[in-house]
Amino acid sequence: MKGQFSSEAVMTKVPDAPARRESANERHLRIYRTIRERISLLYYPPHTVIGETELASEFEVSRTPIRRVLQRLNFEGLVEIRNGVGSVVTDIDIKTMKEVYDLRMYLTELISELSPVEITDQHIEAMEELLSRTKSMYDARSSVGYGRLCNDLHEVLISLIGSVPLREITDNLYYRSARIWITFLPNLEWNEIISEQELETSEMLAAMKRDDLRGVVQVRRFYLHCTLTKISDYLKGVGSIKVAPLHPVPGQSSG
Amino acid sequence: MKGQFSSEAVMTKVPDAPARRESANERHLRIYRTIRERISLLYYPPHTVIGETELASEFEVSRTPIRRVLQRLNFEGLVEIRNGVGSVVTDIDIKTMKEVYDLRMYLTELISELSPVEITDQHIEAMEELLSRTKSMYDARSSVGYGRLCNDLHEVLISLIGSVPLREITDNLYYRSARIWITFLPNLEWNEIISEQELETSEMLAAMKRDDLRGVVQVRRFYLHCTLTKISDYLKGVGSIKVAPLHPVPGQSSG
DNA sequence: TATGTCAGAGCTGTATACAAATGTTATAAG
DNA sequence: CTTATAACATTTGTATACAGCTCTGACATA
Repeated sequence: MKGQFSSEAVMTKVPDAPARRESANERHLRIYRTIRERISLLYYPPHTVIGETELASEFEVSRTPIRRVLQRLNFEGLVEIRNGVGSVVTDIDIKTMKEVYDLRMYLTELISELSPVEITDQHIEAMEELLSRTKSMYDARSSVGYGRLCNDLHEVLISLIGSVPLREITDNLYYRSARIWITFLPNLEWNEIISEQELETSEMLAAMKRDDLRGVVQVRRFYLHCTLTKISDYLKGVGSIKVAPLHPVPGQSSG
Repeated sequence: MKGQFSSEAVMTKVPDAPARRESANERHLRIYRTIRERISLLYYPPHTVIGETELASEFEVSRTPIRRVLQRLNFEGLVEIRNGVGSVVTDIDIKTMKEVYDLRMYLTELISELSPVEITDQHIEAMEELLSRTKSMYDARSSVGYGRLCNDLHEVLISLIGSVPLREITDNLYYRSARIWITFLPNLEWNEIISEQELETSEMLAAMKRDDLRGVVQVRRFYLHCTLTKISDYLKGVGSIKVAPLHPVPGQSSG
């Protein structure tokens, strides 16, 4: 029961193409998801310059399909393509971050009002696995592991969205803002973070077990609010964002 | 006071590039908006096959920048790119249409709650011009003219959205569903349509004059509801959508 | 030392040749 | 007449050469 909602994070190694010949769209999706995950997990932190040639050789394709991926990420606001320079991973200013979080909170409530979906045993099993992974994170202090956990929790949540446009928008807004949260991790109390994650997961699981989608999204909304508050409070106290790169980044032009 | 909110519709003629040398992004936006408008005004009705070579020669560029535009329209759900065939303008099934309209109604209300913007004289002047254009449409029974009117009204509305992500989403959802409404025009009473358009415009204008953004978006939401109801009622009575192509379409493979 | 200029490296943007995929149509067998 | 098949025309997907843009750093000059 691991496959359906786990993101198979790909950091340093390019994922293998499947045995069967991969179609153009499938390959596009595979590369796109890989790069997007790297951005969300801060393997490519904000301001990182990603070169087309570099990615092309890594994924063993020409620049053309890579450009398609980067242009998509550009349309979605995750990178900015600058002529003569490269694709720069975007940073989010405070104002935009607040806008995105507010929007996410409203849209989360819409999930149960607009497009209820039947909660299945698969959803519950996936959540139980997430809960156990969360509990194991008290010891394993891995920001990347925590980021994967958040991404996979998000995957379960959007699988509960029946409305296709609402699902796409929710997905997009998540990846637009997710890395900001991860950026703040080094400045916060680890056990407290994991404890809250465990609470959110277990409360969502409980709501799912009583077939209460409305409860699920209200839990989600509440913890979105908590996250936004944490970030705002921290910024009030410190004044500026301290970005701590978690990994050595190959090909990064400037820190 | 015509330039700011009017869309300078481009149907049969390619818009001239400006005298100053156009940057890559500017050219991309120009071509993208042109194609998007053609789709929204049914110059390219659903199921139309658009060829890359065709567009490339029309806009006097190579296939590469055209592909970028088509891929963006593909990400946004306006065309489906099929290998060996071409870019097919998408059709919207009833279920998706309802989902999009429901979402648009909720998001419209968010405009005043989430990101109020100051209403300026420019907005009011633009609305007054729209109102006079609307009144002149009782005689000029032009579906394309009416479509332009809707697009320009939408432009004014999104200029009232302060939150950038909310504005982008609202814009995207509008163009995702706008052509459906235009498709139904031939089956409805012209004077009634224009009359309602006049009402919506004048009510929005009145709300803007008393600096009542909340009123503006409530008017908008109400008429979105009316539109959805009209379409649903019509479909209940007829059973299937009758697509009446409004223009002879060059390069269309099948009717 | 400070500053303006210019050449060069390296990157993205564009055009184009070719590969792969698709739908059509002619053709032959039943 | 119907149907299966194969050749073909047309389209998108990919790779690549080249043009244009950006930044850097050496170097001349004040």
